[in-house]
Amino acid sequence: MYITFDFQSDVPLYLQLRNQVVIAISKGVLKPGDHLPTVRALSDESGVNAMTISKAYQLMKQEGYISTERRGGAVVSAGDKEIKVSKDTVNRLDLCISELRLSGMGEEQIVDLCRRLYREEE
Amino acid sequence: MYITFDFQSDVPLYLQLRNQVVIAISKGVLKPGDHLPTVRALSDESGVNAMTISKAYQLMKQEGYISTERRGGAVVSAGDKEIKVSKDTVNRLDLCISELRLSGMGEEQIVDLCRRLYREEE
DNA sequence: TAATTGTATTAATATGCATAATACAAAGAG
DNA sequence: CTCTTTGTATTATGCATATTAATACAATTA
Repeated sequence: MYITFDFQSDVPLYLQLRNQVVIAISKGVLKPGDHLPTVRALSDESGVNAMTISKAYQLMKQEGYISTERRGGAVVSAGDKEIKVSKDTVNRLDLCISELRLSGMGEEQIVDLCRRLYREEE
Repeated sequence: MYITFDFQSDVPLYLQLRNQVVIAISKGVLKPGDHLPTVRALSDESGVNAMTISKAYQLMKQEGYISTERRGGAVVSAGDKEIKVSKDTVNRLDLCISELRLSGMGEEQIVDLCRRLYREEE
């Protein structure tokens, strides 16, 4: 599991981390039971402050993606726990599809792209 | 064309405006040649500062979605001008699909949702 | 017992968003 | 031509959030 940070991005570092983990879990790169890097290890390795890493872990924990235990580190949760579909996610999906459509992509092209993203690639 | 602002949202006001316009164009609510509200009118009506409205207009102009002319106001551009597909859009799409997948939605459910969003509804 | 884990605390800094009050150039209306 | 409307530029200020920093703590495991 490789984490990369873009310090030029307008996306906050803690969200960059959270988003990469979510995608990795969805694509099977991270499986239930897998351990995430420790807060301090990832901080040292990336140069990002430990509290920023911790903030991402707390967010993912609250969202149900991972669980953290004393001394146990952060562990990817089993997929059985139902995670709520936020209306915000659908709104963001709507925006992405609108942008792709206005860029000239047709319905089937977009559907194909979505299928590829769902299955794993890219 | 109704614009609504959520002052509690973490999405900046100028981006809220931009996103709503992009979606409206994609869904045909706004058509090429249509006029957007004037900066001052939308500012007065919504309570959002005029410079914030202007910032959204400048962004949409730069992205190619609208054009602004002196005295002419803001006009929705024709769809012929090719708008670049940013890699950022695909990344955000990837994140949305991953979130939906982890919430329990299957491939076909997601594809159906995407088709509906593409065609207009919601 | 000693070390490692996520986390809490407090403080400081930086960046971006938003507002406010004005002013200007261009272009259409009369 | 004159006046009004349009988007835009300018400058300043306030505010929220992100990030860093330096410690410290509780729980758990080796």
